[in-house]
Amino acid sequence: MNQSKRYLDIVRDLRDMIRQENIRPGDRIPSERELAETLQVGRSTIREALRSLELLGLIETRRGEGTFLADHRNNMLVEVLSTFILQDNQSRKDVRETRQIHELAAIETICNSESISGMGVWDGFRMRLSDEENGFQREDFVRELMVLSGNRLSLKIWVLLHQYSGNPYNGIVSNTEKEQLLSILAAIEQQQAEKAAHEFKTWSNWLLKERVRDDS
Amino acid sequence: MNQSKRYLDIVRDLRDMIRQENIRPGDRIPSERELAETLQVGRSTIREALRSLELLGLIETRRGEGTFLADHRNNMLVEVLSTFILQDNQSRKDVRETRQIHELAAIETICNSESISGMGVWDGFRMRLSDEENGFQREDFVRELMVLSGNRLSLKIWVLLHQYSGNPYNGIVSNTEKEQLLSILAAIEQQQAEKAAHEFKTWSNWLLKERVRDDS
DNA sequence: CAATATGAGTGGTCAGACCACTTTCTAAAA
DNA sequence: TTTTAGAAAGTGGTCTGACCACTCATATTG
Repeated sequence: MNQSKRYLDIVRDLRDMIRQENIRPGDRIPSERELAETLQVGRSTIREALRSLELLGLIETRRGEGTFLADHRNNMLVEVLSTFILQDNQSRKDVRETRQIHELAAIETICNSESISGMGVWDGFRMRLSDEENGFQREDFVRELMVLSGNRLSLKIWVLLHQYSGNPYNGIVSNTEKEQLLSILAAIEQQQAEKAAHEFKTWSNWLLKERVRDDS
Repeated sequence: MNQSKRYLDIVRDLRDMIRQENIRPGDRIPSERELAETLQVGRSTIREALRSLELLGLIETRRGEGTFLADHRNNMLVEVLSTFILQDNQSRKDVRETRQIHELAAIETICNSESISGMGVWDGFRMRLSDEENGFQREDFVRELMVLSGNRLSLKIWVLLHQYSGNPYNGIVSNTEKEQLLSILAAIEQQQAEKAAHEFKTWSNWLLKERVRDDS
């Protein structure tokens, strides 16, 4: 009676099998034909279950080789999130705000962390900032902040939002902007979370206005 | 030539079709046989794409009726994800931290907004807080904060992360906790962003410890 | 020994056939 | 006429068997 959705049972069976057999990320799972045989269902049903799990990023299939447990842990979340976000292409404002939420959170984390400073990361930024040859890439700057925060999930969400908000970080860096960036760096380096956040917000909003002006 | 993965193209085609035809949540999408005909692929391929989208909670299929755009977030996705993978401690931590990022951002937005207060929202919370009959639902409290922030994307991400992190907000509310909640409410009401954020953080971390203690 | 050919195994796709179920229409019964 | 029972059509659910394209290990050949 309740039997509809057999492929969902397969999903569950697969999960149990993976647990019992202690299959680890990167390992190979039985072939489709083999699974169909042992689970006593048609191969197409097996495939429906596998394809679902693949879209979730839980497994990885390679033609001619087999099916494997995915080894990237967080990737699935991003896939899921992106699917949801794709439906909301109207609200650019939400995307921008949410992106900034993650950026500010990263900055706060960095400022409140003892071990992050040093390493000459900030000097590296300063060097690139004054490098007339290659120019300063705002995108790289912010991305490295996200990476430094250590939250991989937040980083991946940020990457997604960044893509959807249409590369807000290109263009040439003027001298006045360099001053802003330097003061952001200084605040972060001195672990002044509030000031860093405030400076970053100012810079970010200023950037936005610049872009709006460019668009018109 | 085809980089394989035809069903992924189907997923994309379906998305485009839904956009162009302006199919809204709850509406019916063409039948599998019809899609197979128009997209010039086998029905099984169509099904693999549909089953994936179903597991994501984006569509809903009813035998004998058809396939429909989902109008409510399916918990199947969460169930599958949470039981499948995500034993990783770092992943758990990232999910929890990222959820808190969104919660704190919502509180800040609310505090800095002029128009949100009033409306007796806060009195409503206080009433429920002292209602011995129905009890106070932490989850509802936080969710309403997310809603009040007005950022729908952030809300969506939060809902996902919240489900994903396994309902951190159940259990009984003690008297000491009620005091914490009241002071959070007061701070928000008085638009003291920093204090509200700080109190919320304290409460959130306290909750976490409680849960850890319960687990052991 | 090295390069090549072969074959087994795997995922990718398709077509056709049933089944179970729902809706709709039709024709018989009231 | 209205009501109702049943047939028909349409839909998702599943299975089977057949190819194809690809990978890899093995055997064959130079």
